[in-house]
Amino acid sequence: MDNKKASNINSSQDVEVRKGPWTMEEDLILINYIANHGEGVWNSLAKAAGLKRTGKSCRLRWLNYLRPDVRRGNITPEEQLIIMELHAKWGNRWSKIAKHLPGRTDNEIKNYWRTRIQKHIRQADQHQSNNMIHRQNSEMMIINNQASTSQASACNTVDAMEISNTYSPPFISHQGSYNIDHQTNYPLALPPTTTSTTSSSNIDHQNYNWSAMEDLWSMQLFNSD
DNA sequence: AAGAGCAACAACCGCCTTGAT
DNA sequence: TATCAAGGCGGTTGTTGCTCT
Repeated sequence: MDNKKASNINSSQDVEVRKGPWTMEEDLILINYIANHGEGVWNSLAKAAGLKRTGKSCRLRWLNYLRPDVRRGNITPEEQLIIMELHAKWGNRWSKIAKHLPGRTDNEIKNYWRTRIQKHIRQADQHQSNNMIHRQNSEMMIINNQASTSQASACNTVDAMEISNTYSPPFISHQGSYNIDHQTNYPLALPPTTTSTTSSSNIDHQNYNWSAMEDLWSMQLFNSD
């Protein structure tokens, strides 16, 4: 295994290797070379094209950015549904998921998941734990009030821990509907919201099919560890 | 107007797998 | 069968641009 590592490193250290963002010139060289010679062995391609990049770097740049069929722009709600469904099914198998989204790359999907969706899962967890604390405090107050006012017998005392165990999953209320963020009027902990004015969010909340999301999000949140 | 904070995304790194010899 | 080179994959980091104060 160490040999393999060494071989990879050596193959990229034979020549001076450039790192960091690709320049337009480098992009053009790579595009022109592949247009004329096709994709091939990436290390030799990098050398033959005169690029001071590793083969891996060239491959990544081509696959994730320069390839003509790479689809740019925001992830659509439909694509989002597919991502969540497949992630619930396969986990972090980004390349496998990407195969079901033509024009999208594994890197793009991975980034999308980590920056948008995972954030909402964390918020959901936070929301859940905050509510648990709030509920436990409330219940303890009730218990204390009951104890002090009516000297209730031990058998009538509600166990706060037992209450906490019956708590609903994130964003689902006890009636089975969504908990609503009263600032935005949209379900809590669901896909990217436009609470910030960030222009990159493409979700149309008015037309979004929230009911279709319920099953997928339930799957996601309960299937993931 | 400036800078701090944050989100999004491009690119790199290390490990694993695969195919050739 | 063992070894090596290259590709593939997932995790992580660095950069950039936008928003807010």
